[in-house]
Amino acid sequence: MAKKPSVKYWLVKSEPHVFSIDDLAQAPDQTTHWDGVRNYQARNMMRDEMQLGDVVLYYHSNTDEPAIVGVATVVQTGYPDFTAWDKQDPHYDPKAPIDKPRWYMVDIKFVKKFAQPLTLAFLRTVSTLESMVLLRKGSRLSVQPVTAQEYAVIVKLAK
DNA sequence: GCCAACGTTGGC
DNA sequence: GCCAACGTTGGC
Repeated sequence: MAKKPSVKYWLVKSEPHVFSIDDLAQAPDQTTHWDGVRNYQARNMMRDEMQLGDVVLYYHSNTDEPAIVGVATVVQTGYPDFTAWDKQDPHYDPKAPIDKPRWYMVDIKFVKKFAQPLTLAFLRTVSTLESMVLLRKGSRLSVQPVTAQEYAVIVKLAK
């Protein structure tokens, strides 16, 4: 019998005025490439660890009410982020070699939007989530791992 | 708008 | 390899 690959859980941040969960829901095929990540830790996770079917929590940052607002899923594993080579792109990286991709991205697809967003302020009150990467002081990673336990708690709170 | 925390750059 | 300076993130 084939071993069932275990699903991993992640959280991605997006500024809603740039690309919100509603934008994702309205995108063609409700899918987008998660371009523009220019941080090595985040890149490594997208390039090396995110697998098809992995579950992604969608977080709105830099807004009046920072919150986890819904769920997406990985529909394409890591591949070169071509926007790094595009001079017109805000995330253009002049040091990214043409023949050797420096930055990677995955494709994610909309799954659902929470009826009630789980605000950062609220999440901080949940004792079972206190070690979540998102809630750690100074945590700025735009792609973060989430444990299965944390995910279970969040889904329960969001319904 | 402020500012703490963090990552990156580059001189030495 | 150290570390100061700088730029960015992102909550408040």
